[in-house]
Amino acid sequence: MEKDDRVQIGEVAKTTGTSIDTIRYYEKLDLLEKPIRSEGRFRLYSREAVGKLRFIKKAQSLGLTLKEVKGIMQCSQQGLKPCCDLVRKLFTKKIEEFESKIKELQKMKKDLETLLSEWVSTKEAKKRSYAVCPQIEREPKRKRR
Amino acid sequence: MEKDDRVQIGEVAKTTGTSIDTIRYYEKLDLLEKPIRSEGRFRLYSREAVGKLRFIKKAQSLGLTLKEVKGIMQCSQQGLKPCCDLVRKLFTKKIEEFESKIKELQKMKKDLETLLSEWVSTKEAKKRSYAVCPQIEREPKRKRR
DNA sequence: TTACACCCTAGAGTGTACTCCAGAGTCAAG
DNA sequence: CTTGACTCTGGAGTACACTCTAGGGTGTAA
Repeated sequence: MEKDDRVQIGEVAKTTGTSIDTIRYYEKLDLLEKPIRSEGRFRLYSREAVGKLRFIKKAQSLGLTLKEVKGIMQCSQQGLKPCCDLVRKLFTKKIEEFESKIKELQKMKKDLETLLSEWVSTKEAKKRSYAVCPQIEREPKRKRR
Repeated sequence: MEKDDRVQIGEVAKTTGTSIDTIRYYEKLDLLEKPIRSEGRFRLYSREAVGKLRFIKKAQSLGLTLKEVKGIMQCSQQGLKPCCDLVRKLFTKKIEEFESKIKELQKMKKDLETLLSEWVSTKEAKKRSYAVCPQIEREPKRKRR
């Protein structure tokens, strides 16, 4: 929190593996608060800001959107409890999504492997190339005009 | 494969839950081959085309990009074996990605829950709001000018 | 024949998340 | 005092995957 702890944007970029442009972009989106400036209008970041940036990157790598991250950060100002509830809700949702995706992927992989071994032995290909895809029926999304 | 099997784009849209615009968009990207047309230049789709569209949607829902899907489809023309190899490679990659994401998510969820219970009992909040985020160090991505 | 649902094209617009650029200022070393 | 690395702003460009619009044609039932 001291003045001397503060670092320029290039330094932040280097230590976090984020580009300078991205950092400024996050500032524009109000994901990172405007840092104090040097005499010459250079941005000077606190250690905390660097932590926040790391948090954003982490959350993002786990599949959260910047919008969701912003929600979490705003919520964290309302206190920890609501924030944790939100994060847990989001994460639980993501985990469920991922788990069902994994299940589907694994099923398709198995199907594919079965298919492949069948074909290798029978050599009657082509016709069933898209049989991999289970036929799902869904409701239409959209009415036109 | 008969003429009478063929359906208009609206029908395809309805039965697959895809918008008409999206179907035309896929055609533009060469994901769906150009269907034959009626006298009045209306697109007429075969059952096979509908199957391909379903395949695209399925693959997409599993996290493949349209580019990857296109790759698979092109590859399928080279024969089944290379196609299956490609699909398996892609899927294996995705599965790995998802699995590591799930692990991270679950870890973060657990951390959060621990954190939350600590806080609920101690009430000393704020200061550690971003402690959830493990500190990772990475190489910089970019050199400027 | 006219109403209405359906279809056509080309091209513009949207949202997300950056990424790049021009032109100019800052600052420490030589 | 100049050089070179670093930073600034505003705005344009990119990639992905759609989504919408305008202006017009098609096809069938009343």
